[in-house]
Amino acid sequence: MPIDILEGLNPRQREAVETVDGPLLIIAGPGSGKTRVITHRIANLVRVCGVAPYRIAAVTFTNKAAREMIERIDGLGLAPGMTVCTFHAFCAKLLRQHHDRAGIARNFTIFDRDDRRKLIRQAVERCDLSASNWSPAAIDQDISRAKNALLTAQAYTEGDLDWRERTIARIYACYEGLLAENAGLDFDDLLMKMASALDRDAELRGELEAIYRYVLVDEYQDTNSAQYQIARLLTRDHQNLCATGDPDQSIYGWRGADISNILHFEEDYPRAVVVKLEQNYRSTQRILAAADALIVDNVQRKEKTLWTKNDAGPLVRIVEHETGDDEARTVAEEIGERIRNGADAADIAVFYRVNALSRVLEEAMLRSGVSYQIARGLEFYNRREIKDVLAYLRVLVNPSDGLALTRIINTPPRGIGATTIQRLTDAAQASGMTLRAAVTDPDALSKLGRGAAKVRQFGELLTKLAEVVNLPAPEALEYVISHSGLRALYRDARDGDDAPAANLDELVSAAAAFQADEPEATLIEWLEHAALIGDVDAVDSNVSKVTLMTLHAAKGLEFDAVYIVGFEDGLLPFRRHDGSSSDASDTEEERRLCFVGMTRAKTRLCLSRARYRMLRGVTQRTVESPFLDALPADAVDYQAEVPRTSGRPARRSRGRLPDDLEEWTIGTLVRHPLHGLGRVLSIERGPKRTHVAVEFKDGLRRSWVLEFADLERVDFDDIG
DNA sequence: AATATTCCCGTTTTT
DNA sequence: CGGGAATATT
Repeated sequence: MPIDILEGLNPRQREAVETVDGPLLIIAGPGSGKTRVITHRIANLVRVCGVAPYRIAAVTFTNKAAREMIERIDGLGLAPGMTVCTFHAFCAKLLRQHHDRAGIARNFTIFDRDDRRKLIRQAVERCDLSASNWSPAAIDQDISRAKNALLTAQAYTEGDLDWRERTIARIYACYEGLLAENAGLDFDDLLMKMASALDRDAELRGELEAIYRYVLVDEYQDTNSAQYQIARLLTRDHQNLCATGDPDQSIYGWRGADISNILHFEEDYPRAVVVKLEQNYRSTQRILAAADALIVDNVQRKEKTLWTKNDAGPLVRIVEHETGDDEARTVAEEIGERIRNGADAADIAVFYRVNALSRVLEEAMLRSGVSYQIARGLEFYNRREIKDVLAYLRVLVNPSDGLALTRIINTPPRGIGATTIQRLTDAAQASGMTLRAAVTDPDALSKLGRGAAKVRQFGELLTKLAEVVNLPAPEALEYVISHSGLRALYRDARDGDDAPAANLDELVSAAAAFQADEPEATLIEWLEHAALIGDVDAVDSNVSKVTLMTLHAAKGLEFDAVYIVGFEDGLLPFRRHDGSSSDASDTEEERRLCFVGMTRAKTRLCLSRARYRMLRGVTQRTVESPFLDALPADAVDYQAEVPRTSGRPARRSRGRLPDDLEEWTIGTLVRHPLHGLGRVLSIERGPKRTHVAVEFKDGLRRSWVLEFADLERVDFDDIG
């Protein structure tokens, strides 16, 4: 039973496992056995060094990562009692525990993105602005960015602001007020409030540091300022911070992650031991070569040389399709074929940059009879019926949660309309009480006119339901679902859709599973859990289905065969094509994202693109992703699919130098299907690729990698 | 007040 | 194309 902790580890890995005290940075390339190192290191702490499990906190970035780590630790037979969870869950737990010192309500509820946007909309209105000019979604981004950078509304206001930002500052302040009124915390608050509590309250900081003697932060390259501060403050005296990550896999810059946190680790922690894990146990040489060729173009990175003892493996395929439908169909059919030939569907995955691409793929999978699972979690917790139930519970647990209350006051319909709600809101505001209080307040009710009776009834319902707050989650849920009228509402199927009713049952089962895991958990803890659970949690690696997911969701996973679709300029290096310019570091992040996707593959990797892509309703001509140009010609196999949708002529196959290369010199006349006739300005043979620059007759200058360019040499007598 | 309809928005990635 | 909000209808 006791494992040999160092068995089967390479020297680097051993060093990481055996470095116990002091700051440690593990730079772990893809497939380098990071999880193994982490779990063995924990085993070493517990088994050899005798550290009590509850003194260890391992913080991850996603639920999926946390769950996997728990599984692996369990697999080593390590005692429970360790804290292994996401940053957000960790903070939520601590904030709940120390709510008084963090200056927040004990029974706060967590506001998701929709709640947040609704509240921002309210804030915009309170500032006498129009929501059409100040889109809640855009402001959401700004506020989120501010919070991730630990800028309070106050601090934000004091910055050097332009006109737009000054308005945002007002909205931000107002939004904060609304959150406080609702006793709600948004996702960013969980981190920000924790960071500031640690910063402000030395005693609290000391207590927590004394408990968590060994702190491990996974995916350190994805930490934002708040997370960085939390990690730093928690380990200030003992310095036992083990950070693991890979700068080349930093893909969350858009949400405040700061890659320099990992790049500057050694400056922040001068005593730090740095271990680089560079041997890859996952992928073939060719896959690694291709991924590496892509990532070396980045400037912001820590030099790292991936290598493997694995076979060369098959060439990385690059396939060009006519349309997105063709692409999806071909991928689905090919996967179907593979499965019929004995492959396990669980070993195959398809990645895409944006969720919008999942639909075509799903349809194609369905048509080809390939069973698949899709990591798109909000699915469940975003459903109306689920949100309705959760809103009831939120109101019961946190009577200040006015947002949840307005959601359910007339769900199911009980004759309370907009005017009544308006009057109720006014009455509540006038006497400074919460909506929940107003609903059962005689004075407030008296101001409601005909609606009063209905509201009173609703108030009585809430009072009755309130009994459940001390019950375990499954019972509380069951009671609320049946007595609120929600079950009846969703059972009496409108247009024969019985999914909502089934989902309600499933929610109860989910709660029961949670309760079984944590028998002591309270209702409020389950609510918290439900609020913090997301996407990827829906994927089950034990099930024999093809996995469809975004590139972001793919991090940390591995598959035998990987398909990445949509290698199109603007889509794979994603660029919002509405004005705002993309800077070099945006492109670097896109490159890392692509790197992450490619390095998920063990043996087979297929990258594809469609020449015509339909997105948000319109079909557009695409341009090949520049990322494809970066791939080494000797690891790659280019194929152009014959068009299947329309009679568009097939193009000559790509990825080959022209046969008459020696005829290509400066001044050579060429023809391009889009730009017409042009003249070669320069031509350069590189070690891997040949670059050619061309000036066209309208003065346009462009350059290509010759192998992949749609250029054709023209003789003088062809011109006619 | 409830339901039906149109319109208009945005539109990356996730806790 | 699809969801949510504003608007029209019963």
